[in-house]
Amino acid sequence: MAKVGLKDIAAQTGFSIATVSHALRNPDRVADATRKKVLAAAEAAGYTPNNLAVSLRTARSGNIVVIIPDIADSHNSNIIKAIEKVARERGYSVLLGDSQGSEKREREFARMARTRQADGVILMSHRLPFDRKPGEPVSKLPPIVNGCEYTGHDDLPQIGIDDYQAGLDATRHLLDYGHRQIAVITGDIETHSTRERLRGFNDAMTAAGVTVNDDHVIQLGYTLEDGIAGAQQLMALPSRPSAIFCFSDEIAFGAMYALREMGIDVPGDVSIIGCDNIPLARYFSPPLTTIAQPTAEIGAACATLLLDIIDGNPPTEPRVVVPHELKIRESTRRLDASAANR
Amino acid sequence: MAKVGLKDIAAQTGFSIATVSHALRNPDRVADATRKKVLAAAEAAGYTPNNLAVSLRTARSGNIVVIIPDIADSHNSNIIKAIEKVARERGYSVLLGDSQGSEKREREFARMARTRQADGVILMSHRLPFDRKPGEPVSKLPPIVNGCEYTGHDDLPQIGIDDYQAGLDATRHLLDYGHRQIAVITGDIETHSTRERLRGFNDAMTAAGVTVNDDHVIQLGYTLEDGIAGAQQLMALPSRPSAIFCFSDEIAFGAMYALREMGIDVPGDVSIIGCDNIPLARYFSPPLTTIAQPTAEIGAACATLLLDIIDGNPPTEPRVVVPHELKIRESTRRLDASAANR
DNA sequence: CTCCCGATGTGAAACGTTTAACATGCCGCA
DNA sequence: TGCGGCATGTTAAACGTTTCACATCGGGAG
Repeated sequence: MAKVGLKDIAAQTGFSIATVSHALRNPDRVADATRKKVLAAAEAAGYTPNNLAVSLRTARSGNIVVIIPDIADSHNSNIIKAIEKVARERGYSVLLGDSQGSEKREREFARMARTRQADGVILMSHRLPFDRKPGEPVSKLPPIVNGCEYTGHDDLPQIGIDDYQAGLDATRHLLDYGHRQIAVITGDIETHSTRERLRGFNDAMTAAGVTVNDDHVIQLGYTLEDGIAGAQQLMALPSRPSAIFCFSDEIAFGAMYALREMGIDVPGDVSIIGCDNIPLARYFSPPLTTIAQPTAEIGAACATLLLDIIDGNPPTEPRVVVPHELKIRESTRRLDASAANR
Repeated sequence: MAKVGLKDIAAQTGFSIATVSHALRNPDRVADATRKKVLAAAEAAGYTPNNLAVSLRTARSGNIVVIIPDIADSHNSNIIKAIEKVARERGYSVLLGDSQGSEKREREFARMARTRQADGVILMSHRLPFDRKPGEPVSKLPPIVNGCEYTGHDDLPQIGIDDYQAGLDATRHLLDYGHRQIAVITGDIETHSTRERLRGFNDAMTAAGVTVNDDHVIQLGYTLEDGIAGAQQLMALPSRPSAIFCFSDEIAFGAMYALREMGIDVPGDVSIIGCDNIPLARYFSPPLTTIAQPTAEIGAACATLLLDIIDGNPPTEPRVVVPHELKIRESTRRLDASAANR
């Protein structure tokens, strides 16, 4: 299979390159008979356009790159899946960038937009992956949307849940269930989402008239291992919490594992609530109470927004808030008198 | 930030385009002073090469596409992560193709190799995503390697564990533990890996002198939901198995969930063994006994092999077998007399 | 019979690089 | 003095398309 180009099929049919190109791309521009002949020849020769050349000429690559901290996290991969679906429907492919949280790698991936290998960027991180001169308008940047996080640039389109409200809701659920000694294991405190959830937590607590114990807020990362470490730390405390609000389901899984290892029952002794509602959450043992994030909606919105920007239709409203939902399952339990006195 | 090209920085420095190109790419080709000037100008102007043009000229896109049935499966996403790492080290980016098991989409992704948007394909599926004329040598196909699966084309490079041996090992473990009523919930029976594992299962059973109950082999898919359905089916049987060999950890999680819902204890009443050893396996409740697949090694081998092929160094030995390992945890238990009589 | 217009086809520039081939000037060596 | 050769720089072709501007032709309107 030697590479066959427009030139070859032009030679075969006797038409010019221009005509062949028109026949293929712009059917009305050419007589019916011509088009048929060209199509037939192209088919027979197994012609496939060289998309690089097309992209070079048209200044459109047909790729978007999504920069995500960890693709192995199923919350993230579900978002990617949704992005991929929308992108594909609109004729784009997605270039995957797993940055492992490294800013350097985020920037490497973002360069693809500069080098025209990609037409835009979906960023699932809290920092802009390129330098922006103060006052530089967003229109000068490569097309970009910011998913689930916040970079501090208000004019960038963003998609995500209302993290403050999510923090509020999760905490209220625990308060409703009678808990007062409530701990949190946060995600990366650098991120806006974490800070907002934490703010929600604090506000809910003070609104309920309970002061939060400083030892009860553990700032680690979003991983399962962080959940283990956090739970261990918490349970070593003189004043053990009766409930833990974990800022991701992974953290919650880790915490539940650690508690189980310590012989502490969930939810008998300690209630656990997570965040994300990854697919496994409802099948865990015990099924995890959590704040559900609509990953499909988030991914679809990210992709739609970005492609609209690329197409020259910037959104009127940069911030899209998608709804979250408290899923009450079995990892949280109403605190009864006996447990309260532990 | 208007796009600045070689031309612009040539104009600025007074050198020709060719010299600028050389200064950037081929430092020895040019006087020291010249290079410094060019570099400085490029830096100042914020020059970034247009990789499309580079690719077009050099006939090398710097992308590889990986076609995978489901990126949200953490076994898969860990492999992707490893691929991505190696690819990046060697100057390639990975284009992600989540095919959702659809052959049509597999083919769409594979076309990228034909249209020169990608230099090669890593295929995690059991069918070739393009037509191959009988007798057509593998060298005529786009560079491709086949991970974890088998397409029926012996000359394609393949990477994976020895699935037959894995089936054997898992089954023997159960037999060792005294189980005789052993069931399996397979993955997609269309796939070579599933068939090989099943063959291993059957051989281990007959070698131990136990005949397998036909009702005990349930053929479904690789997902958690399939595990639920399979377990329900199995437990409705008059002759309940005392152990289930699940062909993926997801299946195992589903099965454990279903059993728990039915009030059946794992491993007290039924032992469960999975396959893959996804990160969560050891943290599940109970921690899952499983066959570990070295995802990092698989991914790295896939990427290395493919890039070698692209670089013109086809492997001498097309099949790479990576080692699997039985991880004994708490979801399997030795069958004692009382349980045997259930 | 002219003129104009629409339908159809073509030539050539352009996209931004890389690179083969050639030009220039200088140095050292015989 | 003359010449080969090295160091440095340049010209221009090529990669495979798209697309603007123009050429040609035939036919209908006047």
